[in-house]
Amino acid sequence: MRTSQYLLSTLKETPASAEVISHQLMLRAGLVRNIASGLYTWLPTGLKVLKKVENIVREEMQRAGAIEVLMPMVQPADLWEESGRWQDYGPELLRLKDRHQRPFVLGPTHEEVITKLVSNEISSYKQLPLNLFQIQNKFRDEIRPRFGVMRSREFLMKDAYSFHLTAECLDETYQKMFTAYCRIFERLGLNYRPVLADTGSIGGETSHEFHVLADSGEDDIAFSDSSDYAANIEKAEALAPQGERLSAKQSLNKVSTPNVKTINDLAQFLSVEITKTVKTLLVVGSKTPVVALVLRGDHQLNEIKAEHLPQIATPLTFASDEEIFTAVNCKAGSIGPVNLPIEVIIDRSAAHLADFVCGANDDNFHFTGVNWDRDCKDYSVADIRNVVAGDPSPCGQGKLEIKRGIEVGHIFQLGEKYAQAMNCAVLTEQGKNKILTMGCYGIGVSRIVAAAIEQNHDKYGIKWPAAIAPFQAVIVPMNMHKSSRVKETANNIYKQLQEAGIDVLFDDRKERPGVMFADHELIGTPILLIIGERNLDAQQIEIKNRISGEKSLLDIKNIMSLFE
RNA sequence: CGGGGCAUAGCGCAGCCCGGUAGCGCAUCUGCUUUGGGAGCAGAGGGUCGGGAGUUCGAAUCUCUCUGCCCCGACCA
Repeated sequence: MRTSQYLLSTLKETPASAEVISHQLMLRAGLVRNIASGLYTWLPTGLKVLKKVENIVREEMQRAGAIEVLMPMVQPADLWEESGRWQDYGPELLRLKDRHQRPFVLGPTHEEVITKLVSNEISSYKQLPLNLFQIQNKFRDEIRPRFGVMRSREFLMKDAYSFHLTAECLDETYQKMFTAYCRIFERLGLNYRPVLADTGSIGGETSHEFHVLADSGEDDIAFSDSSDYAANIEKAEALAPQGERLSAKQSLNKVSTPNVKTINDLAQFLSVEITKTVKTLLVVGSKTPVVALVLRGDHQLNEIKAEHLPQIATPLTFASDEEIFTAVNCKAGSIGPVNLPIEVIIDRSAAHLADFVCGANDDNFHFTGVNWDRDCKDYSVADIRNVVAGDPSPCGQGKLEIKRGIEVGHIFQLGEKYAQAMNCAVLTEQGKNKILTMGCYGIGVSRIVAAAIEQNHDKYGIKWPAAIAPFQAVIVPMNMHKSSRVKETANNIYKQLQEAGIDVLFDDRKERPGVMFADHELIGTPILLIIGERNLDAQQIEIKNRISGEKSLLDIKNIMSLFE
């Protein structure tokens, strides 16, 4: 490709709307352009990268035995009513009507369509197992699209769905997909981790997420420092503290705490460690108006864990000021578990405290010297907090560390949820009807492009892993319009590389060297072939490696050695 | 959805408070010079100041309204 016949579209200045580095570089390098909130056009260079990612994903899915299909993006609403998600999915599901006023949705995922398809096409156990995938645009009407294509509303996703007679068979395919995903991210050249995950709105049991590690990631991942254990913080279990709870030494004492609003204020005002305080949060209950959740002062509520408790309404909703006042007759900052007239659930770590401090259910008062069972008897204990760095790993080995990750893949064992709802069944060997069990496996193809940049860049621009670089190499001639030797050499090398099937860009613009270098380092092509009068007497060109920054001279006749 | 911010040339911004001929840098185009790391000089093109309504002799500027974009949102219990 010659730049004179191409659309480079690089920008010198960073558009003000871009916050994270990958978004800034994708705009500056001319990979994408924003068209509306969460909607992007892929420019030629960006599309080349996207296609390379897509092809690696496709090859590995096929290698693992999955078969490609393509389903429509627009789906009839009745399929979603059949699965129950017309009610459950919420405003992320974009609903629309056609000219006959028939309701449709813009597909955020395809469980319904694929289950319907398989239920129509498959009727015998002999046709199983089956693993179908597609690579297709999805639409999710995100509350807050951000970070460019990292969290956009329309995005490219690979989604696969497998169908099985037995849980064992599902498990086998799940393991194959796990392995295929590892191969994909290794081929992409990314620093990634598979982590245990919550199954979220899709439902089901076993689940792993694949995360690319990057500080700008939106998820917290907990790792053991001495085993393979890794889990999304939503899922990572906080173990109960070791040993017996200390016995009560202090007596219950109500103290005045005027203008103390926060836990930090409280700890400071009473000169106690924040770890000797508890905070009490009121959330909407499933059977009662409100339920109290009690956490140690320095801990944070894990909303996912809390939402899974049967006493708590889904989705988790914090009680309003009015609901709080109705239930406990005080303001939010003064609630505590002592004599609380509602159901109390305490976190394992809070349950281990003795002689602690809490709100007195009376504005501007707190209790000190509080002890479970003596001062507060009616409660249950659960794991409802986020783990923190230094907690013991739930696997039993080592301590947890926490890092940020970008979720780029997610695999689930769905079970029978959709097959049941849509009556997807086959006849068994015994001639009996059996509902199928399903797995589903997603990869965010467009998000991978952004994640790769987050992990591979420097102050000059993108440093693409070789497997997904838009070009394998770029020819950068110095003052080609002045030197017929440079021009001839550049053209010859371009022709030779093209004929050898190398994806090479030839910068034939009449630009100054500095402009060319800056553009190509921004775009991040791995190898720069710099052709100038300087080295031509010796029949050499200069090679610059974008990743390492190393420069070297190479005899022109050996040029193919670069691509072996 | 709630809170905050922004909207002026392709991009980045000033002008607005205090109403009076729409500006700067970069980019673009032309010419000359320059040529191994985002050049210099001279000139040129490019704007319904996000839309609508109002106040006024006069609105980018003041008022109202709509739209779009960006940021933040248990941490207080």
